[in-house]
Amino acid sequence: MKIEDEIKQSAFKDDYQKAYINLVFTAGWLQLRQSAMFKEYGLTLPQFNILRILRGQHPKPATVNMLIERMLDKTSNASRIVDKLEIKELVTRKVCPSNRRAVDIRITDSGLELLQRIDAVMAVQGTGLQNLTAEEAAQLSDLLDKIRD
Amino acid sequence: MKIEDEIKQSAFKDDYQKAYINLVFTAGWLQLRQSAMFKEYGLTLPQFNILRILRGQHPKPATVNMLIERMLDKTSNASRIVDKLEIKELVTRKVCPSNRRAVDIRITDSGLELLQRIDAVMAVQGTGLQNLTAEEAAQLSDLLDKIRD
DNA sequence: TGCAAATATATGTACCTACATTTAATGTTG
DNA sequence: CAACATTAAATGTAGGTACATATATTTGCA
Repeated sequence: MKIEDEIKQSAFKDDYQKAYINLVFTAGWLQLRQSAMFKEYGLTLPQFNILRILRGQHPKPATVNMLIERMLDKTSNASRIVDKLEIKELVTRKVCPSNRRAVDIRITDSGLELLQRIDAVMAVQGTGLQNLTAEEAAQLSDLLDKIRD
Repeated sequence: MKIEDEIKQSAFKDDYQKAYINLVFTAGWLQLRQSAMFKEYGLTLPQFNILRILRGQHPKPATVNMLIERMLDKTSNASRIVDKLEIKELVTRKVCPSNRRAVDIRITDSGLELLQRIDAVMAVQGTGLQNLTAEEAAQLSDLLDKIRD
């Protein structure tokens, strides 16, 4: 569906405004579809993303700082998202022995199992960009990089 | 800055994953820049967007339903965002005479003035897509439409 | 060594999203 | 026309974002 119809607006000022609105709208659209996938496993999107970073480190620990660095949303509150994961026993938190200001965060076996189950669904559904060819995806990525130059 | 460096991740599985992450990241990046513009005027991004829809209708009223239809984020809570705008006296809310379930929402003179002041800043800063040519913006929009087909 | 600056995380607050539920008014239909 | 369904908005709740501030630890250096 064209973006004009999605937001019931017939005309845009120019191609820039149209692209901007389309970009924000499509990102939200993709994230909502992703979220729906995790919901049945009791995870939110940021929780899932943090779990994946932790799996990437496993069995080494991560710190809150490292999570923030790698998150898409730098200003989000990693500390409180880790809280939720800890309550669900998907991660552990322990004061770092070599630097008692920092906290070692590790994914638990239960967390690894959960990710594995979600992987299966992800493999089927993909990122949501299946309608593009690989070349188009690369082209899209280049355009986005250029925006932020 | 390339997306790899932005999130300190050196490799992506494929172009699809890279484009997905880039898309979500760039949309967030743009929205953060936009938000910074409104903040000094005491508005959030959703508040600003609703004000603009109301200006488009002015002097006719809008209803909550109409706002939701036109918002980028359909599941957001227009009713409570209007609350905030009403407190700041940027909009008025009045039971619709012809359908007492609905509410007529109108932008006030004060709201129109505020938007006008922000327009000036917007005109200078643009949408944040200035690094693209008009052709690239159009091309971006087409790729995004294709994702959601 | 002692004390200020820097660092790592946690917490407080305002606002937001997502989604379920409630309340009130209006339509519909037997 | 009375009961029930539908519609429009508001409200409740859990979780997130953005940003300021607090607390504890470590570092640097006079």
